[in-house]
Amino acid sequence: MSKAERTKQFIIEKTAPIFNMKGYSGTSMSDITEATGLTKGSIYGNFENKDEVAIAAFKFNVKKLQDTFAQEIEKQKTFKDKLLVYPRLYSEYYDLRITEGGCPIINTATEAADTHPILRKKVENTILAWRDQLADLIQQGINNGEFKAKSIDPEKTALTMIAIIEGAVMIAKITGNLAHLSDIMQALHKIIDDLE
Amino acid sequence: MSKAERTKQFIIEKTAPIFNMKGYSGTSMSDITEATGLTKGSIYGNFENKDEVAIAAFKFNVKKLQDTFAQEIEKQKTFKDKLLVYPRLYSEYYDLRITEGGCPIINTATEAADTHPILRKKVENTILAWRDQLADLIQQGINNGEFKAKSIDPEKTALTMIAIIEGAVMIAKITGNLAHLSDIMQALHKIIDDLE
DNA sequence: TAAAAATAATACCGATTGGTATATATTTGC
DNA sequence: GCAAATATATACCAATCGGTATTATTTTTA
Repeated sequence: MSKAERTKQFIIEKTAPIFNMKGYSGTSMSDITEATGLTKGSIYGNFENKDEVAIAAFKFNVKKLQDTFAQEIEKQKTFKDKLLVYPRLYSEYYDLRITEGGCPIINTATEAADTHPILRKKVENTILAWRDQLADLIQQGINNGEFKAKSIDPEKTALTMIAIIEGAVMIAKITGNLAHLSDIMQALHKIIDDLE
Repeated sequence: MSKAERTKQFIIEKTAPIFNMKGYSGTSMSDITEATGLTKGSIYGNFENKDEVAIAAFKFNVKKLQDTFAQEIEKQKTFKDKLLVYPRLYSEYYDLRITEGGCPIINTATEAADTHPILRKKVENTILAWRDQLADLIQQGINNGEFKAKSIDPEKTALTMIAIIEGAVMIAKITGNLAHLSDIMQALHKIIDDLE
């Protein structure tokens, strides 16, 4: 890794939690220089503008989250257990502190939907890819005989899972009450149980 | 209504959709003067600062939403039908266009959680009041014999309903796909079915 | 309808915004 | 180890930010 690449990565790592907490328009260039200890010249030497830093930070936050889950899903043998990784890990979400400032998907989605076309598209793609991945696990479980073939629509079920998770994270975040998160994750657990 | 009160209301109505779309830090005073056609002097004559406009706009957006649902819930006789108002109306949510810019609760929650203590508290109270209202409907349904008494926790179920709704609205908003909203509302319908 | 009171417009404030041109260090390849 | 290339710092830009003091206009009340 060249010096420039290391610095770029350093900037991303330092600003990712800030963008996640304060949002795109809430994060200023001076927030970025302050968090990194670098000057504007350095930031603009490595990124074209604030947009690029924000996009890189979003990608970083999402990847961090996805890697954590992917790693845990891989460990599980049955497809049911793979799906159950979500309610299990999200029950411990805030303890894990995978990303500061809550879920980058919901944070970026609500801000960017009407204001930032580029970020908006990134979030949309992230959600749809997540849905496809979940739908694939469900489909494999159906093919496998683990889940009942009839009356299950993998894509709809996947979207429902995502909706519950994102809603639950939002509620836990705004109330500061971890118990709410695991309470709602019980319902997600039941939805997964109902697949078989 | 005095002139001042009418102007105040006018400002709130004109800025409410803007705050809901662009968020608190994304909405500037010039956005407000532009949307209302008024000058800064007039805005600051009716509100102490930007915060007060934002808070009033949030309240306005939430009330508009709540009134729509309360009205429809009142029409229903059984508690099940009252609960089913949510999946039904949210399936037509974007057509209704109750509020521009999506759900004010999730929008404000994600932005204000880490940045705006006053708004944060307002959102928290709004969500908890909504939960209590839903839990009350469920509890009455239990007392009524409509829902099974055992294995139902009204508050947890209420929070789960809210999580699904908010998550679904977010997904529909970011993808621009109305079908996703009604797809997920089917799952909410099933959760309500399972109460009996 | 005229005076008092309240509301709105104008003009301005310092601070901060994202961004850039230039100068100075620091790496990197030979 | 010395140039060339690259990365960082400094100093600045116009534009916009939220907010205010003052002036002008409109309501309200008597």
